[in-house]
Amino acid sequence: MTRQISLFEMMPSDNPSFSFSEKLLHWFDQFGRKNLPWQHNKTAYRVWISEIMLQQTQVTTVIPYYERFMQRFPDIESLAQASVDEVLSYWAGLGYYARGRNLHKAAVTVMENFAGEFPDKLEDIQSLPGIGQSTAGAIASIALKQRAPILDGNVKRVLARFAAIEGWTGEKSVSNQLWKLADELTPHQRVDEYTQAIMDLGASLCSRRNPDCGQCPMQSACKAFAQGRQNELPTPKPKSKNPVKEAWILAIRDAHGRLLFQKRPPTGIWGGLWSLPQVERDLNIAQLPDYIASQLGLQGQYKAEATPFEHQFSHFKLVLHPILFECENPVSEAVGEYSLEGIVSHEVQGSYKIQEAHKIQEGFTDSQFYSRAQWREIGLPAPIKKLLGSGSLPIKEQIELGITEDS
DNA sequence: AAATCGGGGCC
DNA sequence: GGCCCAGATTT
Repeated sequence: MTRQISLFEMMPSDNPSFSFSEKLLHWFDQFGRKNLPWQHNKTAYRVWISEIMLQQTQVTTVIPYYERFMQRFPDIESLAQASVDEVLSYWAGLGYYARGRNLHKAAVTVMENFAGEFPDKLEDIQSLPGIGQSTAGAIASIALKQRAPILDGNVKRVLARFAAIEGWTGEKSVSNQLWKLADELTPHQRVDEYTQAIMDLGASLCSRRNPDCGQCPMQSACKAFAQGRQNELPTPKPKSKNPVKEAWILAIRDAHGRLLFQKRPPTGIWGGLWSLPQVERDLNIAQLPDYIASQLGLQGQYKAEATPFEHQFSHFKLVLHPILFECENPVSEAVGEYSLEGIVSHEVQGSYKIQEAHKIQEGFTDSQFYSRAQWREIGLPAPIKKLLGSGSLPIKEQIELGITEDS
């Protein structure tokens, strides 16, 4: 036995005659946070500082910083008169120090251009360093109770879902739609609480992943929810089709003209194959000899650099910059039939072994000098084979790479 | 390892 | 005005 529930009896969240802001504010009345330090005595100055701090840090982290900052700099004038260094010392630990610097700069600007009064026109607020459209909207609405929209990351997510707006929010057209919607939904009444509420909703229930739609006051009006697409919206940033990774690829030649090969870790790129030593490109070329010494235990001398070549993987492009090094023969000694852990051993003329005092890099499973005849027999990745095997590689500086004959 | 974020800066 | 970055956290 069911009976029709009248609109009058329905919760605002389910009642289609309630607007977006009414539903949101009703939720905020029950669940919103109203006792954070910057929610008392809401002046433009206090809200401004809190908004800048909150741009980069979570509420719980911000609170103690905010309180210390406010004790030392209770108003714009004290902030403007302090040195940048002192302001930064109160910012230390929050990160993004450019924003701390902007804070000070803006305070000075307010003293000079606005007679020490924080501006109350949206465009003036937005003209201050470190304050863009969204932060200006937050200050104007929360502190000055002016009807002004905001569009921070949380609000973008709420609105993209609510209206099922397609496309990455970083695209201008999408951002324009969101700003327009943000503006349309912003109420004339209780705009301060509304701004707080929509940010809170995005920060809590309407989270990036697995939003808690069951508790959400907008559920009945949310387009993404109706379509079951709350996990797909907002559309993620299109991942750059071909991330490029660059690395040095080292041809380390010993006195016999052999090259150093390493057996790569079993997983990952070229898993388990022999290849030339590869070094991340964030080391500069001058650091390579030290790197070779510490990682491989070899004294290498730079000889030449070859033209970089590319290899396309399914998910990224690898650009390898070949460098030719020459090294002394590693110190060798006869050790009978035993080898020691971490030290490469290999047979020489069948009867005894020598240790070569070069090391195996972390993660790699073996490391050997091979002559051309030898490396032709082992499993090399095709691009490496191509690099070594043909004389066709365009070589800078006139020195051929690893194209020495057997020795 | 990659996505994210709001504003700045550069052309 | 459009594009990309700096600088840090989150996932």
